[in-house]
Amino acid sequence: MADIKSGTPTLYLRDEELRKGIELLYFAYRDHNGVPDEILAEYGFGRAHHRVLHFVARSPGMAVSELLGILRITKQSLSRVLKELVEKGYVRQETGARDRRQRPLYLTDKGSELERRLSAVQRERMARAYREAGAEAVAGFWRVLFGLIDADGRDAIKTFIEKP
Amino acid sequence: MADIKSGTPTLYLRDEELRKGIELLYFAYRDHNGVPDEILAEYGFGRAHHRVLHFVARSPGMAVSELLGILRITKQSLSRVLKELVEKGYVRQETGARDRRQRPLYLTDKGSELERRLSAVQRERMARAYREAGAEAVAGFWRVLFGLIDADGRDAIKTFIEKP
DNA sequence: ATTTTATGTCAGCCATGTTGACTTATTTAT
DNA sequence: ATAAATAAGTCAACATGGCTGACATAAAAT
Repeated sequence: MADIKSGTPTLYLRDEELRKGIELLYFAYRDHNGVPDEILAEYGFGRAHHRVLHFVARSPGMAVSELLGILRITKQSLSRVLKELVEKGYVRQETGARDRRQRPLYLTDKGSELERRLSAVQRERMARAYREAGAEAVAGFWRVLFGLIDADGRDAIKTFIEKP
Repeated sequence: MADIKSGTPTLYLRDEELRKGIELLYFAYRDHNGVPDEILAEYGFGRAHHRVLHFVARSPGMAVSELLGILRITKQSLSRVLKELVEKGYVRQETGARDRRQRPLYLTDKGSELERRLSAVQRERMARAYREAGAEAVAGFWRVLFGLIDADGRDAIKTFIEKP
């Protein structure tokens, strides 16, 4: 490698560092979702159901259109999982107070219970990772993740995630 | 919230911090793969093809079983995408020198070109995030991601990612 | 000579994304 | 008051990429 002679191995190191981030992100994301996926399967649900449970738990009463905006999927995709969650009694839809076209979403008790169960395993894993890495590392973790998000994605989430 | 009076808002803060990590991970992972997904679609490929291209580029000559071990999918799932990549001339399979049952995998020139195109957009995004966050943040990013990986997953990847 | 291993293949199922077309109820604008 | 825009839902069809189960072939290991 030319770096050995040039004495400026910046490019090589840089590429290694970038590759490392890319691969760690892949493996971490996969394992982060592994146990939840197994739990969801018990209920006949998938990751898409988990996302709905998560964001509805987080912002009770959110409109369907808001959820669509956050998840960035089509309403047909959302409709399928939302329908299942409502029919099976995990999510409840009301009629909007101000705007009666809207259908504010809420978790039922059953929904809250499942959401907590799912989020518990993810929070435990995240907590373990935080603990092992230390507070300073956690701040860096947030900063880099934030930097990976699209500019318009940052806008969309800034209502509930302040810039790290 | 009891925290206001107790003066030890650790639990509340902790939950917020965990949630923040979980959500940032979701958004970052999604956007990290957004542009590559569009490029792959031009070729009639998907994310699974990208993963194969990535790891074969990274470890040329790897056996199919090694790839299966890294990706943790079934051979039937891998077979489908691998077959397409071979048929369309992006991946080449040889016969193992020591063990002739093995089919060492290599990218063709065409495969390398596509892999570079895909990895370029991810590296650029990652580089931007690194730059915005700073070197210290990057180290923390790695440490937390590593901590999110399963114990046996850490074993499996330690051949090519040293513990951050 | 038998068993194990590496790889490949067929067939079918499931989850979850997509596009396109269309309906209904309600609100907003003219 | 009427027309247009918006929020939500629905039907149909298609693609990707996981999965299981069963089976085949060639080569290596015992």
